[in-house]
Amino acid sequence: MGNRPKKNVTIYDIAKAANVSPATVSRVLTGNAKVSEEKKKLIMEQIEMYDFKPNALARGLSVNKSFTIGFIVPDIKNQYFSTVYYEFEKYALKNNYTALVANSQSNYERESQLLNMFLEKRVDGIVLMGGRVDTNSCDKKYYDEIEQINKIVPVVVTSKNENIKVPTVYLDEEQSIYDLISHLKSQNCSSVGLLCGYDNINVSFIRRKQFKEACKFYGLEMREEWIIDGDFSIEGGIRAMTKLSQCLKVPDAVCCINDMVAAGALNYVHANNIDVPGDILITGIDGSYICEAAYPQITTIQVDYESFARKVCQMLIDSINQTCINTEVPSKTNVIVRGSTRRILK
Amino acid sequence: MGNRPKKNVTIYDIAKAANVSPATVSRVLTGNAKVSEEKKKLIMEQIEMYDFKPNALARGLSVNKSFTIGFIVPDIKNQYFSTVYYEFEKYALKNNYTALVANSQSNYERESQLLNMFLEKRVDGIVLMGGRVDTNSCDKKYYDEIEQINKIVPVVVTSKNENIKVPTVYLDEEQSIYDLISHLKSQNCSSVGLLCGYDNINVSFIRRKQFKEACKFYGLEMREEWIIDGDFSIEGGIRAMTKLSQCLKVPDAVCCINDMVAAGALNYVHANNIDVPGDILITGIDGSYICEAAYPQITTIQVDYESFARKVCQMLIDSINQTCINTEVPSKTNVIVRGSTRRILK
DNA sequence: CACCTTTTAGAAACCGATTTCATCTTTTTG
DNA sequence: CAAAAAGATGAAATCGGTTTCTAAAAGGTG
Repeated sequence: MGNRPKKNVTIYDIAKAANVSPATVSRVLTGNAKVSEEKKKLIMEQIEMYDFKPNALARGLSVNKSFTIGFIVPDIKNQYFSTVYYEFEKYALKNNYTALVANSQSNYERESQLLNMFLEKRVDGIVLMGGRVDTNSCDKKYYDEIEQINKIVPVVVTSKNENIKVPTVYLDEEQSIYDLISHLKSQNCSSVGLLCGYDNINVSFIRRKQFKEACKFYGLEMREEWIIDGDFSIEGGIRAMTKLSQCLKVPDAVCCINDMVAAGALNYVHANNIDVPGDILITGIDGSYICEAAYPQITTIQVDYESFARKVCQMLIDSINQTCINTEVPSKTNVIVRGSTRRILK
Repeated sequence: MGNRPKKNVTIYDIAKAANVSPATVSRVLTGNAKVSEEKKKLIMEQIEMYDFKPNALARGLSVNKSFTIGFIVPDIKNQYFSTVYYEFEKYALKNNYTALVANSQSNYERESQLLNMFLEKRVDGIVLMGGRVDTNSCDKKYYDEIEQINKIVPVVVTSKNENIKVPTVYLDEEQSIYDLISHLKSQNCSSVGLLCGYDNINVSFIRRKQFKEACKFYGLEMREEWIIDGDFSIEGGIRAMTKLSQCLKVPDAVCCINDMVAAGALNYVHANNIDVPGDILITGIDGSYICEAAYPQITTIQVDYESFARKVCQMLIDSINQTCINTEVPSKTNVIVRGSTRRILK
């Protein structure tokens, strides 16, 4: 404790020890130029001997590249974001990138602060999930900031937002939502409520629209009063379900904006002795552990995290390497049917 | 797209524009030396004008400090780890640190690879959760590596492991485990099974020992055959519970090594029409969302994530600043009683 | 064997900050 | 009012890599 070596081994030390110039050591390190086998062997030996680790700060300064990506999520505790990051990191590491992860807590000022830190740290690219990206009602300056930053360093956002013109990878759940409604119909369901996030959150807005259309398409009733705003938490699900249950007529299925809300709805249902799936069907979106932990297990729209995250990473790397072609890539989902909507034995 | 400016604004540009030397600009940036108000104002204006962001790579190279922390977890999808990181990051940011997050997938070679990347990136400190830190049966070279790295850059690990002599912050659940068993007894429970992780995982080993002692203390039966190995997943919980149910006599309470396993146990129980808490009591550990999503909700040992993560961060920063005093700090937990063990109305 | 090409490797400049050292001014003090 | 102390600032070295430029050595060709 308290007596770590102050001096690191440098390329100069290795050069001296191997009796060559620093340039030659560098050539061995980068592999960017030919070095005779003889000297290469000598150098490698010394690198081994000294357990030399090239200083990435110096390298980064020199080549103007940090092999670091900034990754902003609203809240890494939310399994949706942690899973995307998990898969993203796998793919990024294969391409030699490490990621700085930061939680914006959906706070725009904090997001700005984090983006600035990332710029100072000279990240090679930035992934921005949630926060202002996911909102269509925040001050225009916040959208501008992202476009401005994208002019300096590649940015990829993960939500479709017409206000922000930067490369985007987004979840396309339309087909799944139709499939889900169709499935509910097959379970003798005739009316559907929606426990939704706020209207100004893009993902809520889009899903709400698609749910409405799907219900119309399959002829299921969906009243406006059954569409309840809320947040994305278990608590929010309980509150929303409480509100829904105060309607004169109650729908016989409830689609939730994510799995947490669905879990909250189930909480309410259990507390009030309502039978699922007997009295009411409940569905979530995301495909998180919660679905399997709940009882009955929750029917959900499963995100293909591996594929989604890979697309994000690939788009960012392409953008870094200036080989980016598409700027808006969808990622598909699929329905997983579980106990919360399984009424009819097949 | 494809035409980002190649040249960044540097301290030299600012110096030229403000008609001062780069040294003076630097003095303004760092605040390490007096600069006349007049020049300071001029410089600030130019910094504003150019939207100048100092290059952290250059600064890091110069002062030999990156203000970056490496954070290794086995799996950020696991809510225990993501919550610790979430709280850690809050605290780290206040101290101007950003964190590189990486998933080791509990793979030692990958862990080594990540540690090496961190060393190359000249992180100021490393937090190591899980993986080899949590295992007491892996090759000695893996423990040595951590001690070796701790000689180069401060490391904090989050699991008590006698094989590794580096600063440690760990969960001290002993009191909570006694409280939990006492609570079970109060619910007319007389025998306890344990769905545990493998014996070579420290956290399993310690908890198992403490559960045994607590049961002995309170006079609850705990047979060896009721202690079932497994992993830390829902699937693992189902498997373990299946195995437990094959015993001739079955305990009337089951304590699980974490909430996920408890959720798995509940899964089994539901599938087999066993009543919780009527026929059997089930408990978890961690205090994750899962507890509230499950039905009945799971009684658990709640980790105080904020306090735990703060201790980790503080210890690391102290270690970086050479002001580290303690090298082994416990963090308390407490029991939260929910439906899965509430038999008796109070 | 002389001439040209290719290969290999070192010297030195560069990336963009910080910091030491020296210089010049200004202020304090005896 | 001169000498000493304090304050502000610039020049230049430094951190540790990469890369360009150049020169020497090796190899190929007529």
